[in-house]
Amino acid sequence: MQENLKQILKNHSLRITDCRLDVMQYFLDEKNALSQGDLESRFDKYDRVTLYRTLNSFLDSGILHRIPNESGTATYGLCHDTCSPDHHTHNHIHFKCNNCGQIECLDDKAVPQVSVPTGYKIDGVNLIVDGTCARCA
Amino acid sequence: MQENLKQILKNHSLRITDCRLDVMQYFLDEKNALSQGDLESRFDKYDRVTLYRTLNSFLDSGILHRIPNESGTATYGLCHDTCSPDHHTHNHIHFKCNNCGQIECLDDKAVPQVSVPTGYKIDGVNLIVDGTCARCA
DNA sequence: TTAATTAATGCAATTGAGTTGCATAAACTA
DNA sequence: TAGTTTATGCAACTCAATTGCATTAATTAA
Repeated sequence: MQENLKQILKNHSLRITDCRLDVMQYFLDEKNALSQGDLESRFDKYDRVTLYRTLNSFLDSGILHRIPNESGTATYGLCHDTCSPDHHTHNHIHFKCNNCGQIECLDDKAVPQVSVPTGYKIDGVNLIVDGTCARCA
Repeated sequence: MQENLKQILKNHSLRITDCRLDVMQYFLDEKNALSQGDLESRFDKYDRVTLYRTLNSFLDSGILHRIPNESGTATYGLCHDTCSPDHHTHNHIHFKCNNCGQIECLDDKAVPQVSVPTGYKIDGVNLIVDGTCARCA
């Protein structure tokens, strides 16, 4: 399992460090999207700047994607294997529960086709649904 | 026209002040969503805290809605007349241009129907499309 | 129209996420 | 194993967001 994680880092040309392995494992264990603050709470042993840069390196290499958020605090979710640095293909719905505050990726719920006015070019689509999740219902 | 603005404030139980009238007029004049920073640049005469609280009072009363944003800086757009404090019905697409950075509400582009897993309850839907707008193409 | 009441404004100050520079430590390469 | 490159931790800074409080302005009631 640990070997698996190391392979992911290698595939993205990232050095294998304790922090990166721990953070990646945390994302794999959690179903939900995580914020910088979540990482800081979880890992006392790493400096907040290190966690910040770990998130950034994962973003740049296409391991994570950033999820737009009204609150202003950025949250991050795991990308599918098919993501590359330039082109993220996380074509799934993000659900934010207004009760527990958790944001999760509904990987099996695809974003429907959208249309924009003439002359507009679409690079990406982000669909954020808010409401009550099954655990809080 | 000014009377029109005053009536909107009255309808939302907000006192009529210069700042609120100016800010609302600014939103009506602009096609695009605006941020706190935009207001600060536009209105030297008002303190940034006043502008901040003006945005908040408009949010609370359902005059504006907040648009989720990867960048972390909140942007705001005008709600339709049908919006109430608890239930925002701004069922339109938000388009963010990756070139000029502007965010606009595509009022005539409805958000397609979405489905969520069993047990999940939908309160609202936010669809943010990014790409290149017609002016930058 | 004026006095009393209630809310908005401006200023000072604080918080917290996000960010950068630099010296040190760790990971990789040959 | 030695040399090279990158990651980490610490200090420090920026900026948006936020709160408290005294003052000013808007509304309400007499």
